[in-house]
Amino acid sequence: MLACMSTQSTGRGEPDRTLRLLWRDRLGDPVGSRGPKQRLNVDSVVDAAIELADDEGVEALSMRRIAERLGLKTMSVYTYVPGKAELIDLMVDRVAGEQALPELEGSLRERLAQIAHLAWNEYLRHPWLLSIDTSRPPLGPNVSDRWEWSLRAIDGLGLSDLDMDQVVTLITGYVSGPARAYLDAERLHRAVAETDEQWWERNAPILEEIMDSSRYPISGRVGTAAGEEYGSASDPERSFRFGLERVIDGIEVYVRERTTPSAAS
Amino acid sequence: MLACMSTQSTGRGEPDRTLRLLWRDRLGDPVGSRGPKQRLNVDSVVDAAIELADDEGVEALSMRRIAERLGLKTMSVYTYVPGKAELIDLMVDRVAGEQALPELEGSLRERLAQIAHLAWNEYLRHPWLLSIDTSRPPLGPNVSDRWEWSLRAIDGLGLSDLDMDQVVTLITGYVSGPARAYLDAERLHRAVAETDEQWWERNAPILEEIMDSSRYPISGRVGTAAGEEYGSASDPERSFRFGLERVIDGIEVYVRERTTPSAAS
DNA sequence: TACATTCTCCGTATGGTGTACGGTTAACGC
DNA sequence: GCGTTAACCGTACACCATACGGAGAATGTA
Repeated sequence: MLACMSTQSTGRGEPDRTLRLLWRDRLGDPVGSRGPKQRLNVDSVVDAAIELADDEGVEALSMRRIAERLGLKTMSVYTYVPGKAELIDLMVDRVAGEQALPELEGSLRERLAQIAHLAWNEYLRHPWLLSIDTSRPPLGPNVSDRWEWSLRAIDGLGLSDLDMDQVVTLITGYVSGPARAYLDAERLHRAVAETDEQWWERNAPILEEIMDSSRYPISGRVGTAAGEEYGSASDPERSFRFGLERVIDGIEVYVRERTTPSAAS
Repeated sequence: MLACMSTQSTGRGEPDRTLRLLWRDRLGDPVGSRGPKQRLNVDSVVDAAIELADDEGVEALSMRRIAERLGLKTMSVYTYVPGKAELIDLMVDRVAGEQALPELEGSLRERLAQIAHLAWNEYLRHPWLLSIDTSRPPLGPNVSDRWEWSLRAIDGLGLSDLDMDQVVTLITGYVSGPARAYLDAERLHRAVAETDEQWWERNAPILEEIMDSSRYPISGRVGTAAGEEYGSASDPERSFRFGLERVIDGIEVYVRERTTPSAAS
């Protein structure tokens, strides 16, 4: 039976192989040194997968293609990794460790901004992160380290444990929105050429019929502005920073409320 | 050649068939009444697909299974819809129209909360929305109506067009985070039974070795709190509301700064 | 009424996917 | 040297989206 496994729990035999793999540096591989040695190692497999996803997009990420890159045949990949879902977990944890976690210093605002910028950079480097199912992030060392580091940034402010969790989720979750926008704009820019012109030529009549400005007065106005801004190679990173300021403002308001119990709205 | 199309542009022949389909109610189908009538219609196909995704998850969503539900053979589905990517666009726009857009009234805070709650409800009803690639949302009537409605909620506040776009993106983007958390907790709850106990039994030794509280002091504390809160059937909707208040606070701060040009931090 | 046209439905086929299973062979422990 | 073990991989299976072309129904036209 070929079960349709969604993201987890492939490690049927041994107690969770995925966890063991994620923490393979800390826990040594329980390598029974009996048979022939592996030519490669888990890291090279993960690296190849990341490179492939970076180069050709997440839709090109297949076990066959990964094997190709490694000079292996498809099924050999499975001697390194239990399956594709687990491999993706490893990829996510791996890229989470690419950037060193800087010392947390400065104001709360600056520390929160550091958290956001780390995530921002990660999305720009590895756009496929936006296209994979990130429910249930893998509990690997890098993801865990970063979570701890993020929590440390807001520790000791008088927030409850649950609030702290919420705040970090909020700030990291925020980033994906503008990151998507940024990458979309970039992709658009690359794909433009004349294909774009043709697209508009074909669709202009339909769009005009549909988007009569009586139905969408504000969208029309805003869309035009956004199009000009993003289209003409402006700085979409500015948008990221804008939203970030809003989010941080909101958090600061909350922290202040908690700290100075004067006016409870 | 089987091109690997990502989400768009399948409408090769006619000027964008996807748009025509999305707006099929407004623009009448250009139905050449020559051959036999279609037994079904586009809406029933979209409905079947949504039901399937609701019932069995996004991984079960295949053209074959959809055809099955409709009493058709696989390839007949393609007479209604150009391909799977386009069908998903139609699904997204369809569920965007399920909830009537309420009158926008009350304070800015209340209006922003309305926007967020609309998205929140949608995610809870259709969890698969969190698992599909939502870069480039389809420009269908319901998505467009809702965008316009959202912009209207913050129009006339003195924000620039770009800022308005940002604010709506921010508030709707925020929701996906807690929605994911909510649905994860729910799924966990359902899958618990005794499988959970076994999972812990198997993994406890590994987890203990890894998660020694010296390395993750804060995560340990916070994780426990979150686990107790979510695990013991508390109200995760509260978390959603918490973050929402923060985001709205941040937006209010910004609006106030713009409106009363006194202290520019 | 007859014919040509057109469009639905679908059988078949192609090239992709993840991965189960079993075989071959290389490397080690005894 | 021999038995055990594990890496590598050939083959096969179930499933996927979808291109292509044929059968037959419904219509417009002659």
